Amino acid sequence: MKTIEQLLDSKNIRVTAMRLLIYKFLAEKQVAVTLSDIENAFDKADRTTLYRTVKTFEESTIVHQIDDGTGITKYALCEKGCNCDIETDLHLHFHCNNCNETVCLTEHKIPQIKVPNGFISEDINLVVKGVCDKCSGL
Amino acid sequence: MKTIEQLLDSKNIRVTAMRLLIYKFLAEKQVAVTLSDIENAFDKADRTTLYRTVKTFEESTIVHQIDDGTGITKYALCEKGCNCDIETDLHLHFHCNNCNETVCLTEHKIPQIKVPNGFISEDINLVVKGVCDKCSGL
DNA sequence: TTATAAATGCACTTCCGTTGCATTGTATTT
DNA sequence: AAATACAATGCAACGGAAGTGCATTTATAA
Repeated sequence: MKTIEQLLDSKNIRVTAMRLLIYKFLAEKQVAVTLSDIENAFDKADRTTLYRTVKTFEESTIVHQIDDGTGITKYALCEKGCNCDIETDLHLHFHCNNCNETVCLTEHKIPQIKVPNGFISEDINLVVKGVCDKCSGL
Repeated sequence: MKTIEQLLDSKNIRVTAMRLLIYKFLAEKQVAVTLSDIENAFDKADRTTLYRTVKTFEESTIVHQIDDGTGITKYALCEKGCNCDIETDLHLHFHCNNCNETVCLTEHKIPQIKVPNGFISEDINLVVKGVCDKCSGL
């Protein structure tokens, strides 16, 4: 089990108090969060710092960006089974129209998508919208 | 073959010069357009008018909105084979990372996506990113 | 033709993402 | 340990896009 410090170190990211806090916050969350979510969790910190921290994490594939169609970029930790740096590892995201939360369904791989001749597929973004398990009551 | 006037009439949308122009503009385009694209095409018209016109078209399922991950909302006519009002009719969109254009691949239906128990799927947004046929040269 | 309601245009606001720059903090070298 | 170099942080501001309120114009109906 790696400590957060060791993880950041292995990615050549300087360990700071702020970054540890943000990482822990992301780790606690089970859903993808917006920059505003992080902002609200850390009143003292500046928006820019949070923004740049997340971007740093993103570049080092510690978090991945999610575009769930709400128009607001969300972020989630690349945890167990999510190797964002590997192109073929694509999982889908589920956006709940009720609670407005977006979760990563890492265990659900995206099926092969065929595109017409001449088109080259490099990346796939798949967002399923509906009602999540917590809201459906099923 | 319906005229545009007849189409708008059938959807209970008042026929105006502006709306006819915008419809024709969308019909000519083979790719999804942003509001700015429309804005640039009609210098005289106000952004708000264009915005509201597109929204009106959207509500009446004359155009459909596309979120291709660029962060900017795009719109495209619901033409032949695209029945946006029917939930099951979901086609995929292709976004070219080279020319930045987004096209509707209406003939390519989205495969059945399985979601975990408790989750209810209502809508699916699938965007494939890569290189389009015009840019690939294949 | 007049009354009614919708469409348009203008101004403005809000929100998110992003950048520049000064300042603080961390690490490294002597 | 002090000095240096560089990265991280905080503050301010910008820009683009979406959206709203209100006055005015235009179209439909009585």
